[in-house]
Amino acid sequence: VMILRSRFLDARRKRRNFSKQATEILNEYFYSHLSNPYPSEEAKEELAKKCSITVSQVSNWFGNKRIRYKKNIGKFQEEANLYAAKTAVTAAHAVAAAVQNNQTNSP
Amino acid sequence: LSEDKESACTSETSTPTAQTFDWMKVKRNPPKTAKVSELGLGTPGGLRTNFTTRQLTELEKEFHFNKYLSRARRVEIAATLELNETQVKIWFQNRRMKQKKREREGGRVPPAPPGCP
DNA sequence: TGCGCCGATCAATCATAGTG
DNA sequence: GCACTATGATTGATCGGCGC
Repeated sequence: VMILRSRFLDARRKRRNFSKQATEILNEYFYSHLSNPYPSEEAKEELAKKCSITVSQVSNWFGNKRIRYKKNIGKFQEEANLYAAKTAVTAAHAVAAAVQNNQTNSP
Repeated sequence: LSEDKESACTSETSTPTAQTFDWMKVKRNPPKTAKVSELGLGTPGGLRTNFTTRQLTELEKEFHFNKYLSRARRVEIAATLELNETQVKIWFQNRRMKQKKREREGGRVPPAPPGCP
């Protein structure tokens, strides 16, 4: 019975955590699409390229992230706010730029 | 041009982020794994069955012989390994997907890394 | 109307990496 | 060094869609 475990002492072994920036990119996508964190195949490929990981790893990451997030939303609240603020800044820049552009183009 | 219209529980009073979308509520029905003897015997429904080494070995062996199973073969294997026909069917489906996945993006990256402990 | 398959996902678990 | 947590991968099984 216990021997059954040793059966699969295969791949799961040598596991490497993704780079800090890769995780940053994945989290940014996740929290900026929190209403529907299901990247399309194309989006996954793009994320995979940016993170230097495989598409499967991107899928695994989102799968684990979604399950663990909903399992304990509270535990991720801090992280959620962090990335929400980050994307908010980006949005703010866009708005600011729009305003600037609007002011210079208003008769 | 597709937009997601997920429902959100806007109970926000001070926190902008704290919505509960539909995907967070998704719940899967528990496995209905009965067993060879449809009467309450063997696998207690609602549990993820753990295949034994013998079962996996036989399934793997059969897979290398045939990627797809005929109804007759499925019945034989299920009986031999004491599994449901459904479990055997699902195992083959998952196995095919696993195979595809390996062929797809598992085609390289086996070089010997320079770093050596 | 039902069945098998595909593709994606879920959910529980394993084994390891990271943190204190 | 070791207990505990964070995290990537694996996998039996489910869900929705498609074709026959």
